[in-house]
Amino acid sequence: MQETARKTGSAAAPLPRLPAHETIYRQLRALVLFGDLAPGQAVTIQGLCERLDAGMTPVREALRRLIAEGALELQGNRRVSVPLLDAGHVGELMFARQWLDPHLAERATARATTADLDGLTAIDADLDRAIQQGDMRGYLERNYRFHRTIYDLADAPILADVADGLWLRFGPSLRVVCGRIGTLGLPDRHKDLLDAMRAGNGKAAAEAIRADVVQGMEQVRQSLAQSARAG
Amino acid sequence: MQETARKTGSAAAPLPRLPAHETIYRQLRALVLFGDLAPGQAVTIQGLCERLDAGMTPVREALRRLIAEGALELQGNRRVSVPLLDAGHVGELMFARQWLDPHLAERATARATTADLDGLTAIDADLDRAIQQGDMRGYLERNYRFHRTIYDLADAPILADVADGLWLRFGPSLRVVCGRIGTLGLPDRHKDLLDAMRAGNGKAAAEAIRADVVQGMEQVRQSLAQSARAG
DNA sequence: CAGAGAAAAATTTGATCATATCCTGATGGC
DNA sequence: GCCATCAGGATATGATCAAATTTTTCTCTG
Repeated sequence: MQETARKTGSAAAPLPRLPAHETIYRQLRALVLFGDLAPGQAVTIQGLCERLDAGMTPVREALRRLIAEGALELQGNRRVSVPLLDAGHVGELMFARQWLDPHLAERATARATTADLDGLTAIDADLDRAIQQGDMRGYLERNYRFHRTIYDLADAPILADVADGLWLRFGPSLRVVCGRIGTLGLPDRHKDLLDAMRAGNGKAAAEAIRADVVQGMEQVRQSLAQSARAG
Repeated sequence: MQETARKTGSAAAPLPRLPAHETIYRQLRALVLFGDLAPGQAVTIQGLCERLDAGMTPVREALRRLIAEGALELQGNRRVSVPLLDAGHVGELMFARQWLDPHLAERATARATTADLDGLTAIDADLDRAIQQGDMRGYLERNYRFHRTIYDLADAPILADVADGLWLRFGPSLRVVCGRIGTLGLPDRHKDLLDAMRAGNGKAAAEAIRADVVQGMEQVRQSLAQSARAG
């Protein structure tokens, strides 16, 4: 979370030496967040050891962490899998995000500097580029990063933690949605948000992000209903 | 989470054999939740191994889990400690609970059976008894159990998980509050809630629990301000 | 005799431990 | 005041043990 300044003369020495379980955690987290693991898929420790070329202990610890965050599920028999969402779960997630994201956006609006806004604008531009190019992975990464940056700007660590944790729960399903509908036809509601933030209008920012959240979650819900009908 | 039915003739064989990391986790969780670990206190792996008479590996895994849930904090230098809350954190927690708890109470009201209500009433009676007897630990346990039971009744696993996780964050501080003001002088707002639930009035239940949450969190906030002035 | 079903062996996977290695912060000499 | 050394503690490995699943085999019936 925090970078401790190092006395090494070089401008940026951001990785003094990261523990293995931490790097494994980040890799695994990305795997979940960007849909490299499908909903319902089984996950074995030893499989991950091979896939990530790591020892058992760090992998086990990273898994515990993800399980605690709800990103993975421990199904009675000690086996681990990617959770399958049902309509109720999506409803809960939509409800939670409809409340958290606008609040955080409002706080972020009050605190963001011009540099912060430039950063967000740049991420959004990258996001648009990814959409144009049909780069789904790029889209998912930028979209997450965009929202995550807002969480960080809100200066509310606990709420940001909670909001961030929700992404891990619908990440796998979000990927399925995108696989279905492609990257095109995703209306970009981020522009409204950026306008509101630049204007310092917290309420408008909150409303803009609420619309974005509802639209995204609604798509997940529909995709889910479609899967249920098919399977 | 789920009980697998065993074929052993006996009525209840609920613990076929729980993994060590799981039992350790529960013990540690209780330690945090009920204030056996003070805010700011350092926690060492080897110390816990001795205290709980366990091996390092299960303790490490339990710690990772608690850290992921925000119950403990990993301070850059690989050391682990109980987080110290500031006013901003308490504000976040109050904000989150003011939104989550009422919603869950409303859902619980719609779903609770007569037996469920009897169970809640019994817990509340135990709680009153603990207050009368000045049994702080008993009070904290029953209070948690009361709210937790409502979360479970709401049939909203994700939101319940989030709400439950918040308790781990203010557990240590709550204990400090009680140590300061004693168990007496704690107005019991649970009666209003139970009345509303029995009447099937979800909105009233939500309002009753909101009052309870605000009162509790406000006490934590004041206690914290007092500590800051003193220390 | 063929096939369904159950017992049992085998394999896969998870859990734990003891131990070795590496960091971090502190102590003491220069 | 600075660098070397040291102790306490965290991290990671590999081996070992236990549980669960899968596969195999055997038996009993139609």
